Amino acid sequence: MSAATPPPKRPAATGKGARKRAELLDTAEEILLASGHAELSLRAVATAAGVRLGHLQYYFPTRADLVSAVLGRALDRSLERLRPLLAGRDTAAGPEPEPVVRALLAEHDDVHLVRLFAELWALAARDEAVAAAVRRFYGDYQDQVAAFLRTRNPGLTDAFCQGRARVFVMLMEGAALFRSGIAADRTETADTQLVAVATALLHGCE
Amino acid sequence: MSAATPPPKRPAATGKGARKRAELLDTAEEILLASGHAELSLRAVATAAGVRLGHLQYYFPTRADLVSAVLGRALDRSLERLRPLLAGRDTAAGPEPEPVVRALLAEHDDVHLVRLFAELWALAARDEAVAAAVRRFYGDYQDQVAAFLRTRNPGLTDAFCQGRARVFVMLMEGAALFRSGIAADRTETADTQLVAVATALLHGCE
DNA sequence: TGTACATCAGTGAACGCGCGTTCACTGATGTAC
DNA sequence: TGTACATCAGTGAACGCGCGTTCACTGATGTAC
Repeated sequence: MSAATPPPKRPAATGKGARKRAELLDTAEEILLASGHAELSLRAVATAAGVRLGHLQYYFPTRADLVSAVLGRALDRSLERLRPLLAGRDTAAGPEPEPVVRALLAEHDDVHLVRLFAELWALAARDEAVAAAVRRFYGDYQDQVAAFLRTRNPGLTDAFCQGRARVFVMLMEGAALFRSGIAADRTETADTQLVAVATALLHGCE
Repeated sequence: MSAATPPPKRPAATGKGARKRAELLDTAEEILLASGHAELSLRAVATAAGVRLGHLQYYFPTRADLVSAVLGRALDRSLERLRPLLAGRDTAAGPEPEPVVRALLAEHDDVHLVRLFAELWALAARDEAVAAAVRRFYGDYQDQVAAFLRTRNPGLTDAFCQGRARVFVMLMEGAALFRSGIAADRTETADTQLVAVATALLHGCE
């Protein structure tokens, strides 16, 4: 950590290097989703990406660098997808709760994404850096839901909106497990009730 | 798979062998909880349990045998703990919903147990045997909640009770993530609303 | 326009290590006669 | 009660393999003058 031995520069953030980096992350993400964290080896990623081991390590010097880059990018991307759904551009009072619920559930129709989150939860349970990123993600998600609630019900207190938003997010993340085949497969009857309950939560009436 | 080469007998189900087996499972479970599936090595378990590698393999010939035994036992044990909570022995109409909700949430106060479930979800996403065990567990859990609902509201249809029970279980499992520090830490305001929402679900009124 | 030099992009070989698995072995415990 | 034998419980050494990491190297690309 002395000034005499600065860490090596990361590859440039734009141009060819950035494209290759993103390409390698895509490959790593595929392998992580298909086989899990334990099977994600640098050699497997390099082979699948068609580069040599040494070259992969030019972009990601250690395995930890690669894994955290994959997870960080996935969380950022998820948040970017959630944001417009909850931002409220349909009407003056924001979009109707039920379409929002359906849109958020539709995000979880991608089984790969749910698997990645299951992987994230397991990792967060024992890696503080991953846990911090996960908590930041859900904190942001919850804030957006709380803002949605307050837009529709200006009379509600901040504390109420935050609490209600958290219960809503709990339900949506639990639903991911029970609609993706991990803990159960989707069923019509459960989905009907799920949408009803989640929509009621999003209406914000006490 | 020919009759001429039968698989070796499993160690006896009772007596000294069974006790040692349970002891080894305890050790393996501890390591799984503390370090995750990827770090669970036969050598680590043997060392922690104070036996030699070869002896651990006398009870669990392969790593897969050990892992599935640990997970299976944990699921069975959880189910045994849930059963009496929902069985309804307080009053003629069964226990009150709110104490049941609080008791079920209290099960999740054991961070280790939640970590084990996070591990289970991640494994289930890519191991069919684990997935089958997990789905069986949640199917049973859901059936018990549905039976609780029907006991209190004999007029409800089976389909409604199953759907409502599933939404309830979704919420409880989501809550596990958001009360254990994995996705978020418990907060007073969220807990208050969580209990209210879960209790309402358990009352079963449409 | 040419040249010298630094940085970027990518290669290839080697390292030591921990892993799951295999297997031949030994002593203790039960069981049949 | 004694003895022979099968099974149970536990040891110890070795195997081949894939892993993350290190490092010296090469050719391509940019940049300063």
